[in-house]
Amino acid sequence: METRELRYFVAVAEELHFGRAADRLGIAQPPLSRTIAQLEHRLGVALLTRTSRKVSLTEAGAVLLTEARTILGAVTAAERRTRTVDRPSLVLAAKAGGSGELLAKLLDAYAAEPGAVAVDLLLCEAHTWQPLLDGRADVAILHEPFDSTAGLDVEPLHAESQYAILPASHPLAGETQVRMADLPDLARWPEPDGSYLPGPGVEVHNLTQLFQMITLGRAAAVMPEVVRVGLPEGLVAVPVADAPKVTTVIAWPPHSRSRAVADLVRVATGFS
Amino acid sequence: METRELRYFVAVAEELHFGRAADRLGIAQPPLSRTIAQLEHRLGVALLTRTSRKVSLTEAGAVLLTEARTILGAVTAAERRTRTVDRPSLVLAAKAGGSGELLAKLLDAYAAEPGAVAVDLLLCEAHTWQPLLDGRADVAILHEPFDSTAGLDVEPLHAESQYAILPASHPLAGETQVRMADLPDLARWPEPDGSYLPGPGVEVHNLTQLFQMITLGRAAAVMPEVVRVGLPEGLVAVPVADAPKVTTVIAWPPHSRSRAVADLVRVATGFS
DNA sequence: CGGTATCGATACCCGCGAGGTATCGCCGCC
DNA sequence: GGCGGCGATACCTCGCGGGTATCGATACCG
Repeated sequence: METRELRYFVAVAEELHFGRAADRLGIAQPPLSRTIAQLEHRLGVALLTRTSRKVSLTEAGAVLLTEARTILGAVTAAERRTRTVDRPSLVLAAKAGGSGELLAKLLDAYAAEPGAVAVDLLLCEAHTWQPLLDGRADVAILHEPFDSTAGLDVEPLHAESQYAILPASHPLAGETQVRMADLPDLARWPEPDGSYLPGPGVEVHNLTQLFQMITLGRAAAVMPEVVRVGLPEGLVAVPVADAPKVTTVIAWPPHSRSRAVADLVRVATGFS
Repeated sequence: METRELRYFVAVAEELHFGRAADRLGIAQPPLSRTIAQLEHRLGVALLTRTSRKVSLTEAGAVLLTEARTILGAVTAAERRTRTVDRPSLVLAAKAGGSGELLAKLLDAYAAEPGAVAVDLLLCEAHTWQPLLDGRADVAILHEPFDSTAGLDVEPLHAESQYAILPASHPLAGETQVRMADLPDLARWPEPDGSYLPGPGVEVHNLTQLFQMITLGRAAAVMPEVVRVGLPEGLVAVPVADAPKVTTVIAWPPHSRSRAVADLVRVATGFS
């Protein structure tokens, strides 16, 4: 199996559409069809069931999809690590705007370590765990249960309660605490592929948008304590009694054997 | 990076000789030289330093070598798992002739589990951890400190003392215990590449050979308790006071997310 | 029920690049 | 200084990856 074949397969498996996948890969559709067919032939199993109207994954296809994603992630990570061996550095992924203080403390403390390497920050709008899987980052600061930590090694750093973000004019804004069931429809965030799951609640894709929607009374949100500091005028945060606690964790790929990652994790867990 | 390039690079990095590597890959030497040069050019770093008399790894090359090995292992594992998704099975690597009883108990106990899958045994003469790295096996029974468990997830199962294997006629054969320093030169086993580290002591490559050498008074060995049961006539086992304990462990690749592996590990640790 | 649009498969062609052979240039060695 | 071993270079060939055109199947529509 060549990585080219895996890239092609992942594209088709994610798009479930040969035309769009070919488009995304920047090639024409026929060679893509042929490559997938060859791959299936060599593996001796069907990866996709196609009618002329619908493409779907077989069980084998689902297995190969997850395997292929980790392989391709390992490949890009290997390229980066090989390229930057002279000037070793660490890429840390974190949510833009979140946990600023924790991050500053962590970076300072790590920089003071003997043998510390340069830390590059990769700030993500969302889905902070993805760079870990596709090899663009070595470590990430994630927030359970929002971020998926499947297949990652994790150390908890900090746990905090969640708050409902409401317009100051909202009937519940004066309460000392509220329950999930009392809240209006929560805003929805995009999935990794950019689409939105169906459901009630407005669709937003960043904090500014979200706050505006809440101010306008069009949405509500439940978020960890940290966002309170940056809350714009006219919004209030009310503790939510029955929301799960949010745990800030430091996560890294399980096969990571880098000294720098180990140091950073040690420092992070040290002052939590 | 294509897996073909990685396979080629690993071959050269292991042989440190373009001719032999090309031979091993079943291609001619010039295309191999060219492919490596292209790879270096695309990565923007030198992977190998070559004089016309000697090839050696650069630092970047050493990094890529370990990365490439895990990637190629993941690829073969992915192929196997995809191919066998209909008839899920687990490949367990173990040392041939070692821990027979433990193995039998483990397999029986696991087979009784609900949702147990077929377990294929991969019996190795030595270097039982290699199939884990190259994707041929999902789990392995290893023996620390003999087997390398770097980069693997591990659960200890059982610890046992070591015994010196001596001919019955040896002066120390009657002692109740001996020390390492008292023993004659120990036999040497081959490295993964088939070569032998330099040093005193005869070279052997299996148990039969070893026992014969000991019987002939040409070698001694220090081995865990289990081998006592299969000891041929004329050899005795004497406890060694200062030999490190041997720990039998169950090991698996850290990125393994298979239900079957988790079940087997749980069963194994359960009755240890 | 025919017309049409959509989408994957097939047929066929082209050009690049992987792989082969021959040879060169360099270097350690007798 | 001649020789042998080894990686690099030059050059050719052919297979395969990628392109265009088209087919065949199917859902949708009037």
